[in-house]
Amino acid sequence: MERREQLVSVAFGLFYRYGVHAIGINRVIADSGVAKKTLYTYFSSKEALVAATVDYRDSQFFSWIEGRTQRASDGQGAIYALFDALDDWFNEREKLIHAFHGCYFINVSAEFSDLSHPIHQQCASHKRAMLGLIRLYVSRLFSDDKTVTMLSEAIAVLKEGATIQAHVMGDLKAAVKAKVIVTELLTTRLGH
Amino acid sequence: MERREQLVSVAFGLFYRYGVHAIGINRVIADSGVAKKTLYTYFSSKEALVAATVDYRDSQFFSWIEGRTQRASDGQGAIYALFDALDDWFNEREKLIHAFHGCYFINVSAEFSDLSHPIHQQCASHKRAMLGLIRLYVSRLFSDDKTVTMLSEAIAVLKEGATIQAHVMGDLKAAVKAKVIVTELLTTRLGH
DNA sequence: AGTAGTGGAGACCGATCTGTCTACCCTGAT
DNA sequence: ATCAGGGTAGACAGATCGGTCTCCACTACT
Repeated sequence: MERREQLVSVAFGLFYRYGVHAIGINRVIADSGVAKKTLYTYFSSKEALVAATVDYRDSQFFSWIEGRTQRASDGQGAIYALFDALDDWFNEREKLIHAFHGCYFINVSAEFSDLSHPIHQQCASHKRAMLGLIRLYVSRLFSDDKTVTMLSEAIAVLKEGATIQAHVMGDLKAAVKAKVIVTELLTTRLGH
Repeated sequence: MERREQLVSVAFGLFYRYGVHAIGINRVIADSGVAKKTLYTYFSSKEALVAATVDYRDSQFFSWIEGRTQRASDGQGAIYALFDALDDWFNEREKLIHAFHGCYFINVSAEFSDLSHPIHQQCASHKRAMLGLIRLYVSRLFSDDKTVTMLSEAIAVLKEGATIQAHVMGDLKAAVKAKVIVTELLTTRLGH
């Protein structure tokens, strides 16, 4: 594997599991079998490495969700597929994604709390991208723009809430419960 | 002020804003004007201090929410008051509670990711207590046990999701949006 | 007035932090 | 065979970490 990719992958695994500030650069290089000098040729600082792990997780997570949802035949199926994917993630039935330790972007945002911080902004961007994907599917079901916006945001909120419940309380059924609410929101509008 | 209380209050403020692992014990004592030895007479370790800040925030936050909700005349009003309180919190219109940097229990859970860790368990307990409070209000509206459980969990998920959206994306209207969904969930069942 | 106890200031310990730099090794091209 | 480039190992620097300990000033009680 490329050394840079190796570093980012290992660093992500450690930061995700233990937190960014709890993991030192020495641990990252020890676990990835790379010299410290090599790390600093690829990344100018630890923060640059953190930024790379956020990018890494962003594309990894987004393409995983995209893959799980886009084979659905219609918008409704795609939304349901999203929560099925979450359910597999929480219950660790998915090999394509790391073992569940909450949402990396939420975790990182907690450690870089200031919204204006570049790394926090990266996390916000990921969430905006996810909201965009959700909106794409919802717009296949409804034409009214306000309805699409409202439902997309509702689904996004339920996704975040379910992830938190799964992580903080260990509620492994959080995705299923959220899906029930989503179903209700969609069907009351589809059946009018 | 009591020295112990002073330490916990200052430590909470720092941990909440910057993260637990990003703040050293030296910063805590410098900001609270207390000698290091004094800190270690009250707390056996940094982790014990962290545990105390979680307890501190737990009672502070819970009693704040309780105060904001229990003056409502009925269960529905109490649920709405909850989201009004969240809205004030996100938009920093509430002096009783610290400036908004996300949910402390979510943030701390991210840094102590292992569910079995005592500090993570404290956070889970807080969330269970909040769920219990919500359930109390919902049970005043509905008698069917399954309905009460389902709605309580739905409201809790929406509360967590809104908090995340407010913190990660900076969506200051997250509480209002969540309240709209809660209203829909309640009224469709009340009006049948 | 003398004494006991509390807490502040901060030295100190060993470990670890981010980041730099030297010294060596190995490989591939000339 | 020689040399250059890129990588490794790891020493090193200066700061900070969590935690212990000493010294001293102040207060309160007898």
